[in-house]
Amino acid sequence: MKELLFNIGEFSRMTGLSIKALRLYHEKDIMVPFRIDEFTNYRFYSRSNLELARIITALRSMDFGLKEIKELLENFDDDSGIVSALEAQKLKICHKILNYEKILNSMDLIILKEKTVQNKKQANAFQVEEKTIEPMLIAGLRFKGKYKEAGKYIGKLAGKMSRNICGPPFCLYYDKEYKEEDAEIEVCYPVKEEKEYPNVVVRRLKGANVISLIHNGPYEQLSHSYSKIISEIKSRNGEMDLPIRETYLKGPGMIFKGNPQNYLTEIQISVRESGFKT
Amino acid sequence: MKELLFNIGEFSRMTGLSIKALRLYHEKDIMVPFRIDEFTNYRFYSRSNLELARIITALRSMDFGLKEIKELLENFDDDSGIVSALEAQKLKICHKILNYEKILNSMDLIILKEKTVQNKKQANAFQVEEKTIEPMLIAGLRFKGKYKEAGKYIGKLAGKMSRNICGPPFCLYYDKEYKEEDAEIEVCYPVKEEKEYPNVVVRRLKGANVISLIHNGPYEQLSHSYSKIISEIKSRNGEMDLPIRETYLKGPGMIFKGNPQNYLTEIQISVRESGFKT
DNA sequence: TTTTGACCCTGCCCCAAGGGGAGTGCTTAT
DNA sequence: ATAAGCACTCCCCTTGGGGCAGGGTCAAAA
Repeated sequence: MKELLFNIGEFSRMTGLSIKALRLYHEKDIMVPFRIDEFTNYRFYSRSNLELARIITALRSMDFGLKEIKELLENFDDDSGIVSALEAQKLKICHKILNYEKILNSMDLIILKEKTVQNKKQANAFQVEEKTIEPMLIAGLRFKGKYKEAGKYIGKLAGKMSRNICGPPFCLYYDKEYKEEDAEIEVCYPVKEEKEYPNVVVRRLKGANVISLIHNGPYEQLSHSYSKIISEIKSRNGEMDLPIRETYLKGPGMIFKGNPQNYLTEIQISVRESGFKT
Repeated sequence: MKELLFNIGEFSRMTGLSIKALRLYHEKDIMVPFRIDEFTNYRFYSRSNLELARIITALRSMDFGLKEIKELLENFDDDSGIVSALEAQKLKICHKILNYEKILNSMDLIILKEKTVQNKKQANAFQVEEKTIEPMLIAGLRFKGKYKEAGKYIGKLAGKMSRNICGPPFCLYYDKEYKEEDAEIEVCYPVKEEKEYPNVVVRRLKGANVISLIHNGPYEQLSHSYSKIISEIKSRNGEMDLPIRETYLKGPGMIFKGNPQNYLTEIQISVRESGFKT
């Protein structure tokens, strides 16, 4: 009989388990001290407790609950027996990881969106500007209806694309004139990869030479910016081309609706080179 | 003033939040119902509560705590403000994912080990057997000492290699005779990739033609199996070659020590073709 | 021998985010 | 009249301990 016993403080230091934890394990019958003094109730741990503590630590580090650990300890004394428990645990953890990765993706989406807004805001101080838009891969959802419905469709689209999205959403307007009803609208998201989605067309949108203006304020006041940009194009003798692009740099956020006074919308109108002077 | 109010049951169904959760949010001042009946204490929720509930749900889905959510709600009303909070949260989640991935790795290690043991056990029924070992990439740690010390070094090595390991550990014995002290021993793990580790040699171990026997039982009884295999080699007129390989198919597990009666150790002794008959 | 500081005991309350249930009150439909 | 259905408050439970209070114990120093 080995007489080498340790009191709870020593044992705690040896195993790295807190005194509280040791008492809890005792209370839950997971690790009962080798000897308990009947008068003082002091706990004394032995070498076999040390081995047991190692096992418990190992199982805890794999995120097993105390109840599960207790069962494992009661039923098995060999690694081969716990393989199925390990596989079940693996599954659980995989699910958790997947879930966390989904969270990361949606957070990235929001962060990306806000960062691009920041950049845009600094780069362009709400002036009419001429620029070239590179071609990009987009996912588009086309419908005929009112302008106000676009938001709804953007939400739908965002839900489907989620982790594939790589920029702010925009609309393409295929009508020459303002149409209260039955406007030809395509809501789009730039995407990273060319995947298939039901009811969504993923395609390459060609680049263009555009006149752009960032509108700051609620959507109801977009017409102000439209007149500004169109009169500018007229004054430069430019010829407008369809579709008109409206990029929602900052609208209602994914989380907060935000203040419409801070919404930013970039209007981009293609112009043909002919007769255009800077 | 919109008079459209919902009682807690309706609101719960509309938002997907449980009644318990709604009461909790009220208690914690995170979402206070639009109106509370002074006599019945019934809670009545409005449309703005609906919007708030959407925000809370979004934040909860990103694993924010209620306390954090409360602060965010008090301080911000726009996505741009919470970007830094999101980034902090991202960090936390990344840590969790990394941790879980570490857990998965160590679990895989154990599972892999037990599975290979199962296979070995079925394939070979503790008979002397001739076979060819393929060359493999190994990480080796060489030392001079007693046989019993090998376990310690294997533990060390396993700690360093961890996720790179792809099979059970083994020892290479470079001595012609049994040596109580100062034996030339190399403890090894087969590895997946050729990486650099301090004090460890990663190299390709060449294949060999060996006579093998799986020993079942504690290490102290290995000598029985050694005499069995060696007499077999003698009877076949084989000529032994160094180093001798001892693979610890099943020893003390990563978690449980297990029963030494169930330990499995494969002894492999290279033989030269000369004068060898089956 | 006594004291002192370190150590140990039990018991109680706390954390997060609710779940479950008991006991009670309020309408309303049958 | 009564039963169903919904609402309310209050209390206990979960995990894996942390922190503290009040009191008992141990071993070495004065």
